[in-house]
Amino acid sequence: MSPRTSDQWNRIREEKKGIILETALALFARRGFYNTPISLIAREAGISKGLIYNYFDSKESLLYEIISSGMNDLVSDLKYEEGRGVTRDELIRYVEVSFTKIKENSRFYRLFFSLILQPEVFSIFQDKFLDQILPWFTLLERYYSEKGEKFPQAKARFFGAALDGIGLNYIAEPDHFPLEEIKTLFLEMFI
Amino acid sequence: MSPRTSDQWNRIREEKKGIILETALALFARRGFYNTPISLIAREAGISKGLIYNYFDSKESLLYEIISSGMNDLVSDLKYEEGRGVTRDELIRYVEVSFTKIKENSRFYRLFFSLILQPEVFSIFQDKFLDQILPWFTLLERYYSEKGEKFPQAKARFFGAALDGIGLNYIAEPDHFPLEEIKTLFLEMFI
Amino acid sequence: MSPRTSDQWNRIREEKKGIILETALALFARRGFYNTPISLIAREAGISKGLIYNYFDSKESLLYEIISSGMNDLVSDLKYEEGRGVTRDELIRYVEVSFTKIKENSRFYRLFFSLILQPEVFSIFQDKFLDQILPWFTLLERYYSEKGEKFPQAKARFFGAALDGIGLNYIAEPDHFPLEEIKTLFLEMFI
Amino acid sequence: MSPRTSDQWNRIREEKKGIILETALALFARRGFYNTPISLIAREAGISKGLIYNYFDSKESLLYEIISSGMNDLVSDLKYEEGRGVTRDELIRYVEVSFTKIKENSRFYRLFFSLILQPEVFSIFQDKFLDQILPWFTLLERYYSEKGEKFPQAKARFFGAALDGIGLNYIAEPDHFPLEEIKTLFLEMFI
DNA sequence: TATGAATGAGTCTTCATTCAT
DNA sequence: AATGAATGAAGACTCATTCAT
Repeated sequence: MSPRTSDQWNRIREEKKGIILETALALFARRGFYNTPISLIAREAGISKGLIYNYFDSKESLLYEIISSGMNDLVSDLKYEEGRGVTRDELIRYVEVSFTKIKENSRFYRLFFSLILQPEVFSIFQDKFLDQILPWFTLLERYYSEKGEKFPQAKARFFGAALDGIGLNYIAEPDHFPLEEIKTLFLEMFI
Repeated sequence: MSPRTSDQWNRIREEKKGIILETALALFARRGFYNTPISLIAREAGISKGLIYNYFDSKESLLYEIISSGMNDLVSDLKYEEGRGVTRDELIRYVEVSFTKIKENSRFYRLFFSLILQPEVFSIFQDKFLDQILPWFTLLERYYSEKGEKFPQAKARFFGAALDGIGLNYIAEPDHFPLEEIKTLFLEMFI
Repeated sequence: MSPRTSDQWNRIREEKKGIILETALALFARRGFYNTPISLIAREAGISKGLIYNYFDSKESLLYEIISSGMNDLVSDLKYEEGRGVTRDELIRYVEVSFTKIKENSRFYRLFFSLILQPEVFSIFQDKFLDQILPWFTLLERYYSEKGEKFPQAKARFFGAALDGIGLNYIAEPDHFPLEEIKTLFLEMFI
Repeated sequence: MSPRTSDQWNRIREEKKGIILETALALFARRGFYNTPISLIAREAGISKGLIYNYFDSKESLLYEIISSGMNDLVSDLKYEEGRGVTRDELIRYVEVSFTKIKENSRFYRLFFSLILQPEVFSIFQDKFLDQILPWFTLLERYYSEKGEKFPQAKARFFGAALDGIGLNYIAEPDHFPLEEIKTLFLEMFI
C-alpha cells in the first residue's frame, strides 16, 4: 500500500470525526447527554470506544464541539450589516429560513433546548450563545419600534419565544404539527 | 396496642414524602433526571439514601410521581364543561392562569420540557399527557373556527406553542424576560 | 382489661416465637438463608420487623434456634441405651422413623442440607451435630461388625449416606419420588 | 490495522473468562451464591469488579454458565446408544466414573446440590437437568426390570439417591469418608 | 490510526439493625 | 409487647477513561 499523503490522512480524520459528531448528536438528542454512554456512540458509529478519545478529549468536549458547530450553523444564514436596520423583506426571509432550519436540524434543536433547560450544563455555552443572539434581538426591537409597536422589546422577545415554542412542538410531534400553516399565521401576526 | 396511631404514621409519611418530592423536583429541574443522583436528593432533603426507598420504589417511580402530580396540578384550574364551547372571557382567564402557573411552577415546567425532549423517557407519560391536553386543543380549535379563522387547527396549535415558548424563555431567564408585557401582547394577538 | 398473669405473658411470648420460627424455617428452606430478608419473614408472619428483634438477637441467632431445635427433634425418637448394642428390630424401627421424618420435616431437611453444604456457615453447628450423630455411627458399625460384614465402618457410613440421598431426592421431587417402595428396598439391602 | 489479531483477543478473553469461572465456582461452592459478593470473586481472581461485567452480563448469568458447563461435563463420559439397553459392564463403568467425578468435581457437586435445594433458583436449570438425567433413569429401570427386580423404578431412583448421598457425605467430610470401600459395597448391592 | 481489555469511582438499590413512641 | 421510620454499610452494576499492543 502506498503511503498516504498528509492530505489524505486529514481527510480520513475529518470524515471519522464527522461520523462521530453526527452519531453523538443523534444519540444525545434522543436519549440525553447523561443517558448516552460513550460505548453506545462507538457501537452506533461502528468504531471502538478508544478511537473516540483519539478525536475528542472527553465526553464533555464532544458535546462542546457539537453545540459550537451547531450554533455557528444556526446563525450562518442570518448575516446582517452592522449599523443598519432590518427590512421587512429581510425579516420575512429570516422567518422562512428559521422554519426550514427547525425542520432540517430538529435533532440539534432537541439537544439544544435540553441543554438550555439545565443551567448547570448550559452555563458553558451561555456567553457564546448570548453573543450570537443579542444583536438580533436589538435589530428586531428597532424594527418593531419603527413600526410604532407599543412594547417593542417585549414583542421582540415574544417573536423569539414563539419560534422556540414552534420548534419545541415540532420536535415533540413532527408528523402531526402543522408547520406550514403556522408559518403563514406567524408571518401575518408578527411581521 | 401500637404507641402511634395509624393516623399519626400516615401524617409522618405524607410529610416526609412531600419533602422528598419537593427536593427531587428542584434537583431534577435544575440538573436533569440522569444527572441527579439519589444520594444528592437525600443530602439536600437531610435524610439518608435508604429512606427514599421507603417511600418510592425506584428513582423512576419518584420521577413518575412528580410528573403525575404536576400534571394534575396544571389542569386543576382549567376545568371546562363537556360539550359546550369556550367563551372569549373563559379563554382570557385561561391565559391569565397559564401565565401565573408559568411563574409559579417554573421548576416543574423546566423538568417537564426536559422530559418532552427525551422521547424514550417521555413515552411513559405520553398517554396521560395527551388525555389531559387534547380536549383543550379541540375546544380552542372550535373557538377559532367560530371566529372565522382561516386555519383554526393550526392557530390552536400555534396558541399552545407560543405559550410553551414563553414558558421556555421565562425559565431560561426569569429575571429579564418581560412576562407581563408579553401577556398583554399575547391576549391582543391570540384572542 | 384485667392484667395478665406472668404465665399468660409467657404463653403469648412462646406462641409468637413459635410463629416466627415456623415462618422463618419455611422461608429459609425455600429461598435460602442469605436470600431471605427479615422484612419478608415479618410480612409472612404478619408482624412488624421490629418485633422479631424482641425475640431474637439477630438473624443469625434466629437461624441458630431453628437448627438447634430441629436437631433436637431429629434425635428425640432415636434414644438408645448407652453401652448396649442395637438389635435388628430397633434398627428397623429407626429406619421407619427416619423415613417418616423425611416426609414430615422435609422443610427442615432442606435447610439443614443447605447448611451442611456451606462449610463457613455450618461450622457453627458442626460440634453439636457430631455429638449427636457419632454415637449412632458407632452403634451401627458394631451391628454390621457382629453381622460379619466385610467393611462395617464403610457400611455404616453408606447407610447414613443412602438415607441422606433419599432425603435429598424426596425434597427435590416429593410428588414423584417413590418413598415407600424405596423404604422396602432399603430394609432389604441394609438390614 | 488492528495491532492484535482477532484470534489473540479471543485467546485473552477465553483465558480470563476461565479464571473468573473457576474462581466463582470455588467461592459459590464454599459460601453459597447469595453469600458471595462479586467484589470477592474479583479480589480472589486478582481483577477488578468491573471486568467481570465485561465477560458476564450479571451475577446470575455467571452462575448459569458455571452450572451449564458443569452439567455438560457430568454427562460427557456417560454416553450411551439410543434404543439399546445398558449392560452390566457398562453400568459398572458408569459407577466407577461417577465415583471418580464425585472426587474430582466435588466443588461443582457442592454448588449443584445447594441449588437443587433452593427451588426458586433451581427452576432456571430444571429443564436442562431433566433432559440430561431422565434417559439414564429409563435405562436403569430397564436394566433392573430385566434382572427381575420387584420395584425396578424405585430401585433406579434408589441407585441415584444413594449416589447423591455418597456425594453429599464425601463433600461434607472428604478426608474421613471411606469412598473406595463404599464403592465396593455399592457395586455389590446395586449391580 | 485503531482496538478492546482493564480500572475504579460512582450509581441505584437492599437490608440488618436501631429507636422513638 | 409492638410499630415502622430511619440509618448506613454493603451489594450489583455502569461507565468515562486509560493503555498495551
